[in-house]
Amino acid sequence: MTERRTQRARDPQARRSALAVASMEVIAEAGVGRTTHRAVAARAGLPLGATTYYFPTLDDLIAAGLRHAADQLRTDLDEWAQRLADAPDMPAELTTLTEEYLADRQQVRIEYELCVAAARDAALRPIAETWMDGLPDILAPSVGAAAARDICALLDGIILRALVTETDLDATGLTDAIRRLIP
Amino acid sequence: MTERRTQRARDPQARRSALAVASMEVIAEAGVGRTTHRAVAARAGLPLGATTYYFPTLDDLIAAGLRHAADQLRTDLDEWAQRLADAPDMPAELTTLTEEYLADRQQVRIEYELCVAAARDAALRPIAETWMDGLPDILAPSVGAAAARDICALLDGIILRALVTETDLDATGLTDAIRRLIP
DNA sequence: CCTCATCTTGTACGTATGTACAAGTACGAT
DNA sequence: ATCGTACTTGTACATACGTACAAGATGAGG
Repeated sequence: MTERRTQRARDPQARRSALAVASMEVIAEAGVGRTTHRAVAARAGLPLGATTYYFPTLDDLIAAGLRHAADQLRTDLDEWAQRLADAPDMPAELTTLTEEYLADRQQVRIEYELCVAAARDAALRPIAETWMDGLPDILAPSVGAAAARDICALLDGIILRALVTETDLDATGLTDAIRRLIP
Repeated sequence: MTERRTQRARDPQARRSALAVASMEVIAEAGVGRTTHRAVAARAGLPLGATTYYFPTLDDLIAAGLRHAADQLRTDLDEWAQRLADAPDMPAELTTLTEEYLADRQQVRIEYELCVAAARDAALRPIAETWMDGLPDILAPSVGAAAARDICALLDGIILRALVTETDLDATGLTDAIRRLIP
């Protein structure tokens, strides 16, 4: 009668990262403030206990999700660097990359979620800064540190607006603005 | 023994706005996702029941807080419009205004909280758009719609960075960047 | 084979939450 | 003065939460 279900195969490393991914997804959908152990566990298809085993506290679980998102973007940026270096018209290519980036709103949302969370919680600041410095570091060699910072700020603002209004961005206008910011 | 405490003086309108203010403050401190009836009631010095009487659901209470913040900024913008119109050097004045705006991080934080919340919840979008269109509407007559949009995006991005890194902004660099974006 | 550290899982507990509601109070209209 | 509506407040309840933990399962090393 009391049939014993067998445990699943062991793979701690896979579980850890499955939880990080699930945490990231829940944050993107519900926001940092409404992210819970149970939602993440359900999303990952794991029992509740698994979350507290790998991440002692909820803050750890959330930080893992945000870190995963930041790392993922960092990987994307390698492709950005490549394409920007190869492009004949850098501002136009940057606009195209931004358009492609905006296609996945879920992904974009979580980056801004990270910023707002970091603005409130200093512990998250290193993660957020890693993200924020990614693109400026790529642009700085070719346009200078100041212009790199300004261009990124412009993009961040444009993306934020697109996120809120759910509209597409004005590609030619953006390319033009980027061009103006280059010394 | 059973001494009856008298109710407080009635002033529904004052209560409504006290709750909206308290809601705004709690959102700024804890974030939209961690805002609760009880926290808002405590902050307003009112009993729990008052929150549900004036705002049937939690979403209503939060929306009221965000709307209050947006309205407050809208009022600030009237002063911006005045000072920008009077200033001999518009870009420099805009930089100064931004610096002053950044002095109250609490206030700034809630604006971005509003954006992120609006990106997730379409019901908040009108409130966020009211905020986002405020400054562009002021700048457009003098620099054109496109430049107004770009300058605001630049400012939004610069402010976001300052919020995350807790650093002051580079005033001369910002003024220069604004100047570049004007046709 | 046994052992034991590591991992898995279900359950438990105290607390906080959103919302409902009944009982009471104030106050303008009559 | 009374009446009725609008407002106030404390309490109640079902649910969801973070975290703790005991009991089992696994598999590498002896």
